[in-house]
Amino acid sequence: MAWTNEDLREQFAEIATLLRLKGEDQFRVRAYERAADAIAAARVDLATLDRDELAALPGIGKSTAEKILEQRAHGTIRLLADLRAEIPTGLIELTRVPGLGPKTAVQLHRELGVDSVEALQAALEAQQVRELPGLGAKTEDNLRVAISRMGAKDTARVPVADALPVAEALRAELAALPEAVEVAYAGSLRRMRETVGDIDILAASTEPGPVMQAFHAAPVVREILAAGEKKSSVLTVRGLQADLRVVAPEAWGAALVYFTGSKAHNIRIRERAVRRGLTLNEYGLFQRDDAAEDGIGERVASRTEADVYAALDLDWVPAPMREDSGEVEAAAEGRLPRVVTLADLRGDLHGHSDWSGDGKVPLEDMVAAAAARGWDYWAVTDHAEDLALNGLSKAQMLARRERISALNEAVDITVLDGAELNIDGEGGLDYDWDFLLTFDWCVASIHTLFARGEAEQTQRILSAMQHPAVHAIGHPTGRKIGKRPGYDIDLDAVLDAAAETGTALEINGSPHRLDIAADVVRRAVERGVTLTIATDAHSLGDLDNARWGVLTAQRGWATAGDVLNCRALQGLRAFVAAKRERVG
DNA sequence: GCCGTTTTCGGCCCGACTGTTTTCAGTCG
Repeated sequence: MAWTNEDLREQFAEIATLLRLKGEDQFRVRAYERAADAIAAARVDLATLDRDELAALPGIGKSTAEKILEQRAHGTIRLLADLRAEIPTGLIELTRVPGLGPKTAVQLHRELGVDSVEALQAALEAQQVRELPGLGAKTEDNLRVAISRMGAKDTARVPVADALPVAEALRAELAALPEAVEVAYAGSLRRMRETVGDIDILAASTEPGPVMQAFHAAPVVREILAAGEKKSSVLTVRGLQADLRVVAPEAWGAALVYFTGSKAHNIRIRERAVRRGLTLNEYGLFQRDDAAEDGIGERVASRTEADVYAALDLDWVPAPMREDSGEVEAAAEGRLPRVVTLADLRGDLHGHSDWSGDGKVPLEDMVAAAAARGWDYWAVTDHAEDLALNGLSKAQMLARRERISALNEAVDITVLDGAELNIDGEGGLDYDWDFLLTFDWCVASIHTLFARGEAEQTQRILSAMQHPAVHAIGHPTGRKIGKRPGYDIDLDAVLDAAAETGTALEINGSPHRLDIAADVVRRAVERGVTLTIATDAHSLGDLDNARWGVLTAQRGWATAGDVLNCRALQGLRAFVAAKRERVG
């Protein structure tokens, strides 16, 4: 039976949910949740591990290892089957209503026979819910609103590209206040996850009141969901929830750690604190003091993130790496890789001018903007002839080449004469073989025939990589976050071929793409594949995509050494020459 | 159920907000 880590993760998560509904010991429930997280974080196929190897994974012990083997042998886990038979399936559905947790779901089922969202709606109409102990009329109202929102799909995660402008608007609004000492967005947005469930804004101030008020009054805010002295939740224009926390300036670092997460990372470092006789919360790292009423003693660290990590004998962990996928152990042992930063980039290797149909800005202006960023080189990779709408004919490319030569005499940055080639259905490319060799730099991408099967699709890319002028594969999986999945390709085969042929794989920094994704970056790094961080700029503002590309590279643990455009021009030219040697 | 720089037994991350309460449980992140 073919099954994946994801299948396993779902089954353990369901066990945890059902055990919680059953009223099982919370620590046992959490152990199953952590097992599910551990499975999600595993970067090996668990089907290939034996009992001891499974039990050696953090968060997975003897019992969970047995259940994984059980699943492998029989396709099911007995415990899960028993729980499914015992707990009404409707209860899980009920707990998906925001504000309705396991305790209330069980109570509703036991007292009123409610076993579905529909049944709950009927009970709300009949005003039966307010008769139960601990529940009232206000709770009925809240549940009604929550259910109507579920129907409107307001609660779905949104692509990071859609959340970023809202977060930036809120951040700017608050940062302009004289009362705000620091303002930043944290959470999954700061970690550069591909989709976000909400926006977390953090502010440091000695006067939270005006900051809260400004948050509630921000133009992007539609509705206030909860409002306290230190914490508020609002609904913004996109149906996206935003939370603001205001802390004292001296707590900034601890608060930033806390609100950046991930939850699993936070739990990891808090446990580390506990083992050292410390306690960590959003206000700081404190000594434990059993004599004190709240058990909290002297403050050890809190001003900056680095202070907090250092006090736990950890190297500071870049936010995108905080997913409990080995970074805490690495930080403890001083072997956290020094991941690539924006300052390491020496140039950009994928961008368009208005020579191609979809570029919006003249070549000269794009070059000036690239130079203004301090880059040493910028490759203009206008579309080639096969892309009928946007592409340049050979004659047009030659004309552009003259422009580039003249420009290179005049400007303080090296403009690379490049092209974005189109990989056709059979893996063929634009122009003729020899003409391709006259470019400084070529990136080859798939733009059509997304529906082909995995074998064919993979072969298209592998064929393109065989050409000595194909230096990188652009947006290698073709996905658009929240809009379409990537085409079917055998990523292992593509990674192996990239390493073998000396072809780079692009990390496309467009927040709509982030392609290759961070988990693929990490696999690429482990195999020694060379990467590029590319903006795919079609306008001046798109040059900022470098930032999202860098954060995605950080999520994949890539160092400057893994990234081709962190090399000086000479190193880039050597890579191009080596490709020609290797497959030419 | 997991795990160990106090521990192989006895702990297990921590706090804000809401709604229902007269001090707290449930939910969320």
